[in-house]
Amino acid sequence: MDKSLSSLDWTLVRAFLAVADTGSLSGAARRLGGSQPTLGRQIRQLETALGQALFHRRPKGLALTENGRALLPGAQKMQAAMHEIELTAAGRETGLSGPVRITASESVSLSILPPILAKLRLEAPGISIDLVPSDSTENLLFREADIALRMYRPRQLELVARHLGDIRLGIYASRAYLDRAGRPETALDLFDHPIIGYDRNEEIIRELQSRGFPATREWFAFRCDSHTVNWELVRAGCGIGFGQAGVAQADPEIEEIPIDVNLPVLPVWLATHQALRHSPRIAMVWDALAEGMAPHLV
Amino acid sequence: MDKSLSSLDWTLVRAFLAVADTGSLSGAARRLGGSQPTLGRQIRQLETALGQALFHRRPKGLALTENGRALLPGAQKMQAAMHEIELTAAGRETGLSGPVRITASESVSLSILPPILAKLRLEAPGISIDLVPSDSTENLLFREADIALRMYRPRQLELVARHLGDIRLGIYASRAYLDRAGRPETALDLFDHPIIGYDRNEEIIRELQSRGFPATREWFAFRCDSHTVNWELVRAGCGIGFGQAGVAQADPEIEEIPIDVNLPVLPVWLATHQALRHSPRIAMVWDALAEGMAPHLV
DNA sequence: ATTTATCCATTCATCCATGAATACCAGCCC
DNA sequence: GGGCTGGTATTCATGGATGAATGGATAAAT
Repeated sequence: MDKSLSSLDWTLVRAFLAVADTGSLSGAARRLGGSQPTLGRQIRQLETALGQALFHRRPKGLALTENGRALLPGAQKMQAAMHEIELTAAGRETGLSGPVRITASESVSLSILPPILAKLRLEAPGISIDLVPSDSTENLLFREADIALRMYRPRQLELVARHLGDIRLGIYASRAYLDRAGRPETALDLFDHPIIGYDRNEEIIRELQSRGFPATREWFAFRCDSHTVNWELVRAGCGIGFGQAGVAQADPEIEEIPIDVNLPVLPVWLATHQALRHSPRIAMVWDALAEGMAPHLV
Repeated sequence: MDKSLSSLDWTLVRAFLAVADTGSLSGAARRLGGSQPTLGRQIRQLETALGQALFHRRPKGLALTENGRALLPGAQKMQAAMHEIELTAAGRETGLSGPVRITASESVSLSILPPILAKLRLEAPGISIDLVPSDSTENLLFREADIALRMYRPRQLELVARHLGDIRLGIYASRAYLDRAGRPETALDLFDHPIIGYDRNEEIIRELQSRGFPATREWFAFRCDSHTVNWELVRAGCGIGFGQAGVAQADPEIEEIPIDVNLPVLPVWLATHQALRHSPRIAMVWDALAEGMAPHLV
């Protein structure tokens, strides 16, 4: 009746988007850090304010109605504008304190970053670090992370990326295993040993095939897509596997198998949103990462 | 510290925009229908969340800082998206009930619309009418009104407008005045009488001048920019003035002065946002206005 | 058939955001 | 200087939004 005067609360639109995205009140509540009853009320409030139903209440959750779908583009524009605001605000932040969110691959997060980040904390105690181990590619755009450390060249627009160098890969096994099963000396010898490889990681399998390995799922004696677990299998003496040179050299249990099979290298890229690049805080972490990674790269 | 997780409340951006626009917390509070302490808190909250000052606290109010100005474009995009949402939602509304906001010139609102709207209410009791007497030109875009009745051709994009016809203008005085001061018979005679005209309404003055009247502020014996008050001066017998034929003919106190001086006509336009045009509610009011205005037009 | 895991609606005590009231400050006009 | 009219900041009682808990319903899994 008279609610059209004070327009509608912008928070309701955010709730609408979250529910439309996740398809459920509970999911939206989790995403927004709220509670399911609150989300339910907000959606109902929005619907009565607009005088139309936006969702079908299904047993599995809430599904958009026609009317609801019509509002989606506008709501998304709103969200995009909100992101823009957050980005420019963060980019103009001065001072060396505040949170910085880093995303990096699981293995790098585990084996390389901790000492680097520890040193950084000593130099800039005001900076707090969120580390998100993940290989998902799209999380820089929506500011799920401020800085990404990736093993491939990021290609999104609006990102600034720098190639730090490459991580050398090698063939490794545990000393105990080699003592027991013997040390292969030629590439052919490798086939007498169990190989620790990957399951569904198409990328790595294809790379190996293109270099002459008969790499199929069946060829591997052990299969695990997680790089870190994979490496633990090597350390436990399950067989012969592939690993990062830096990680391997720091491990006294591990011995390199000196066969030249022309393995690829892993390119290491640093990336951030261009709006953030010159924020002092971000720049400091950026530099620390670039410097700290250097010893691990060729 | 950890507030960057749950992002920031979208309501704060609305508060930010309102304060930036109005230049004061109190002004923003008035616009948003809130209170000044609330606005103050919201701005402070936004500033601490972003870690930067957005406004200079001046004795006269709040002025944007550099950082604040940088956020303005994003905030405006957000507002625009919000308007889009409201428009599409309103455009998809079905059913013949709900509020419709009409804006029309003061004089038309006063003398012509009431009976039309009364009849409309009888036909569609579910529709409630907000009537905003105003000549401000820009209020359709931001949805301050759903339908505008204007005395000129609206030229905004995204608007659909229709020319209903023209209102004839004439020269009038009260019967009492003419009995007392005599009835002018030629255009020259007019100069012996006090003329009721306009003060700062450049448009009307220029129009009169282009038709051969020596219309300057000084030429008028009475000056008042409000059409309605201007007309009341005529009715009170202050002298000779200009008025709308329809209004004058309905008034037994008023007598037309039959001198042909080639007065202009007032074009009458109906306009609404194109997204609303086919909403049943809006369409109904639109038709009622078009039909109701017809007898007053030539 | 039973169990489990979803999800939504409802209730109710809690607590936080809200706004009326107030104090206070800086210009401005007389 | 005194009164007036804008403003902002602060306080404090209150009401409304919030979320934990609960109930109920449906689909998938055992």
